[in-house]
Amino acid sequence: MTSDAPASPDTLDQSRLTRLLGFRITRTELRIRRLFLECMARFELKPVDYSLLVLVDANPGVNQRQLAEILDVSPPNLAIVVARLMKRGLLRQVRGQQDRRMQHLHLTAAGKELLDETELAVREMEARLLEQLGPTHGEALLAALARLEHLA
Amino acid sequence: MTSDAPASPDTLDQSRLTRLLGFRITRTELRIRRLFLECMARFELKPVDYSLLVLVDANPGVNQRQLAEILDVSPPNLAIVVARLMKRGLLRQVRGQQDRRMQHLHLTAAGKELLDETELAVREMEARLLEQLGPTHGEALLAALARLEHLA
DNA sequence: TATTGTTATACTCTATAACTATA
DNA sequence: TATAGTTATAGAGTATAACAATA
Repeated sequence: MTSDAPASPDTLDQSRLTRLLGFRITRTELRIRRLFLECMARFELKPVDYSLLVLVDANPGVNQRQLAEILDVSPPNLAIVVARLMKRGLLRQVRGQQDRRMQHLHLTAAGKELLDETELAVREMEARLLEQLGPTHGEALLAALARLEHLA
Repeated sequence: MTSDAPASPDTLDQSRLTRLLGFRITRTELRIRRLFLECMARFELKPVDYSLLVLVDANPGVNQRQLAEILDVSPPNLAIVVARLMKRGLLRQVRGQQDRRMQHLHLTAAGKELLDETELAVREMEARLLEQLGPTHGEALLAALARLEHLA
């Protein structure tokens, strides 16, 4: 090799990266994250906002420590998310009666309403992903991800 | 419902989230990213550093615009990564001779050496993931991710 | 003494505008 | 006029330490 130009002028050899599961998953995750951001833009909900609202809806009275653990967000950062959603009137904190340290979270009527409005968009996005995958690969992907939940 | 305590004291209902491909992929991606960070900690290489070095090794003389596109990093942010790796003596910029606007990148001897040192760790991590998946799910996951490359 | 949540703060990552030098 | 790369800067995301209130 004498020149300082790349071997292929336009196409790059990415094979050593695309072989790696980590690289592939990171790329796909980014693409899906952007898709979700678009889908939720009109509701002004980021992924973490949406996830939190869903969890509170499914588990009324859940406390912030539990949410922080599941969502993999530190308690200080979760407090920021909670404050943001409270300010929008979507979320309500209720001091624990037995244990007054806890803040039990509930959706407000507005929060429940907004969450309901998002449902169609979320289902459409999910359908779009499953359509892209086809029925076989859809199941396979979920099964594979389930196995990776138990990483040391 | 009268109490403000959650339905289940310890276990939360996450089913509405875990059904969603996006949520599952995000969680898995984060877990794998952390694993990779641990694997590369002793080399002081972040994912983007590693990816860039691999691409430059496989495509000597590649320019920064091409790298920015593939790595999904904006040109200003790529310049920061490049500067960091140059400061460590792992990377070398060569001004284009036909087109003097371009910076063609090459690994230095030290860069090539460090990259070679990482190879075992990277292969071990990949093997660990594939072992966790099992041969069937490993292939299936890669096939599914390939299909998601072509998202609108 | 340990736990829940908060405040403050720092660090990283990401995104954008404006600039240079070249074409 | 358009492109490659850089600088500067702002914003979002993430991490940690210290604190208040409660157990």
